[in-house]
Amino acid sequence: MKPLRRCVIERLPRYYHFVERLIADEGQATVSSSRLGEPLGVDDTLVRHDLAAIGVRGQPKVGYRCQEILDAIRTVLGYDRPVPAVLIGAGHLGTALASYPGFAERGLSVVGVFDNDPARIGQPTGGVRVQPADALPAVVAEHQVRLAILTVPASAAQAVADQLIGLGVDTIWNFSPCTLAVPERVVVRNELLSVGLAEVTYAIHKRERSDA
Amino acid sequence: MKPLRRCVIERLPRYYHFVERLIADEGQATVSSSRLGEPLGVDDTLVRHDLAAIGVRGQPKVGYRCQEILDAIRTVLGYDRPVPAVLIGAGHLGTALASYPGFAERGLSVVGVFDNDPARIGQPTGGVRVQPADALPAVVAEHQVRLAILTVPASAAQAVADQLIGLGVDTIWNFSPCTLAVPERVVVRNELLSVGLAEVTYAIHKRERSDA
DNA sequence: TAGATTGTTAATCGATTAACAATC
DNA sequence: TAGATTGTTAATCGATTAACAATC
Repeated sequence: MKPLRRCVIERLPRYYHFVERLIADEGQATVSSSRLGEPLGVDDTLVRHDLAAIGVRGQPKVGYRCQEILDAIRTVLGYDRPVPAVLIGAGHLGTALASYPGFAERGLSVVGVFDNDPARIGQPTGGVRVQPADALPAVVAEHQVRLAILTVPASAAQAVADQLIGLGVDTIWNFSPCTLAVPERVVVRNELLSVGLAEVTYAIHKRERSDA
Repeated sequence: MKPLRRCVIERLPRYYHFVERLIADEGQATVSSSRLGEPLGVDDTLVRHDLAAIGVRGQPKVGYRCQEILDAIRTVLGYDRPVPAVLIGAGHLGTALASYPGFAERGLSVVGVFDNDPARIGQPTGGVRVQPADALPAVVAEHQVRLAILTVPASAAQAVADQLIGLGVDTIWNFSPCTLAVPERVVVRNELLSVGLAEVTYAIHKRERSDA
């Protein structure tokens, strides 16, 4: 299968979500492309394109088998091949992420949570205890960790990222409000709250203007 | 000014971020389009298009004035016209959001935090105390709240959304892992962790395959 | 069968990039 | 002046949607 485009990858977890609930709540065994696209606001043709891209085929007049969709997405996104990750920063956000059950269901295994605040060290977070930063190298080496989740203050993010990259981490999921400078081989995904905030507030201001 | 496209709106906060730091860290008064695009990974031409769209003009051979960029983005995104918002769900994620200083700086004013867990009621979170859900209608009415931030469990999200919409809320920033059914006039932005997760794990699996 | 729905190619749309003149 | 950089139109690219034949 050729590599999937980014936009397709972003829709797959949402299809997965919806189909999971369709099975659980309504006991549906099949779903049509239009039904599947509706909650995401996407055209039925686009759904068919996406499903074709991950090798799921439907049946005219019937639709797509729910279980087949789930299995294909699981395989494509690697939900069944756990990826070990370390989480740096055990504040509220880090704790929320470490406790999120969706991670384990989707193949992410948080093997260590780290923080430098003595008050937080030893606290249980999502199944593991918070460790001091100097325990990081051993954990990364032991589990051959490539992925780090960054929930530290912006002021610390670059230094932590540099350390992680030095230890062999090559993928960073960054929740700190800052843009990291990294070598080209390192993949960074930034989750910037201010981006979502911009969208919702712009939407409000725009309607205020048109109301007036 | 004509409405901005969504993709532009998503880049503006990131430009803002970068220019803020440029002033603070390096004391730069001007910045070129190529310099501004680099940390975001966007072409210099695209930066010029974006800045033109928000009415910022540069000077050949010199660049754009940093302060002018900040002012224009502030105005366009409404950072200086505070939007009142309620936050529902005072778990770790809700607490993290309520305490995020970036909200106030960007025109979001959290006027109430709500939760149904008696253990959480009365706790201070980001400057305000957690209130029980039955206090919600009065707060929404008093501040004429249009925006709600949802950090409740997925199982409660739809019911809470319905209640909010009934109270006059027409914009929902949804952090619950579920797709909400809402009337057409209501704007919803979903922040789904599983979308970001899909991207990072797919990136890892893809490189694993090419390594092998 | 008739009708619903898939599968796929072609057309459209929108966003990004290229090209290049204008300008300081 | 020469060179760097903007501003803007045109070209390209990629994603979405339309059209429609295939199929159960």
